[in-house]
Amino acid sequence: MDIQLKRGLLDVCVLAAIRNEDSYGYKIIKDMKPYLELSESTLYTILKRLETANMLSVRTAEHDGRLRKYYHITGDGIKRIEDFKDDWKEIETIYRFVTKEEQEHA
Amino acid sequence: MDIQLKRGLLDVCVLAAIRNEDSYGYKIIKDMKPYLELSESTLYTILKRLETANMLSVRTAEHDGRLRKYYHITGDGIKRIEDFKDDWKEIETIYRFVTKEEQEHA
DNA sequence: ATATAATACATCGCGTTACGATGTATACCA
DNA sequence: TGGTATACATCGTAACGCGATGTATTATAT
Repeated sequence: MDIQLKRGLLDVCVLAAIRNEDSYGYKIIKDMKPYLELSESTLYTILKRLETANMLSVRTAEHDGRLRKYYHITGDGIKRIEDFKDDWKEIETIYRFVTKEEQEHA
Repeated sequence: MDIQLKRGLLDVCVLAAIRNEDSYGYKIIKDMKPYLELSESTLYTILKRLETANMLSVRTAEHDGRLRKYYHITGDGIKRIEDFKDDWKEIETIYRFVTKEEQEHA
């Protein structure tokens, strides 16, 4: 997948990965893998950005004797996904523009 | 539209704007406007990038006493659009992942 | 027992990119 | 005379993905 295209999907995809239940870094990467692969450095950058933007909240909890940071989606995070749905309509129009073949002249 | 999303569509949209007939800067912006708005500084950056990547070729011609640069799509440019079509299948899968609602438990 | 892989989080630096600001020059219209 | 549209171009800035690298614990294989 083209890297610029990927950029537009990453944030929203991470939010989708924690939408139904709180999750943590390593699990998010594994859950997203079938859809979009991303490195750890990329994910942690994104998580920090989304936290700063109040699209998710963080809670640290112990698991098997070591700490994990669990991420929880907020109202703003949900809204981010809804905004993406609005963008989607425009994207589909653009897709049709890009892929439409030249029509025959008569 | 989210700016990151736009980034993934701009190049391919510019190529689509010159696909059926050669065009020039100002006209490309106007033709793209219904789909994706972009500034002149952005467009000329993109045109230069696509030229460097051999996705289009340039020809200067006089029009009403002043010079215009006409852009023509190349085989590599066509291929770029075809690659986008392939990416589209992945994008649709991601869209479904992002927008699917949590199913009821029982 | 010991090495390797998996889990888990984090930072730094680099290259790519969109875009506002700005500049130059001509044509057209009020 | 001045404003608007046409037409192309460059510079600086900020955002972002990601490879490289680091730290630390747990599980698995040799």
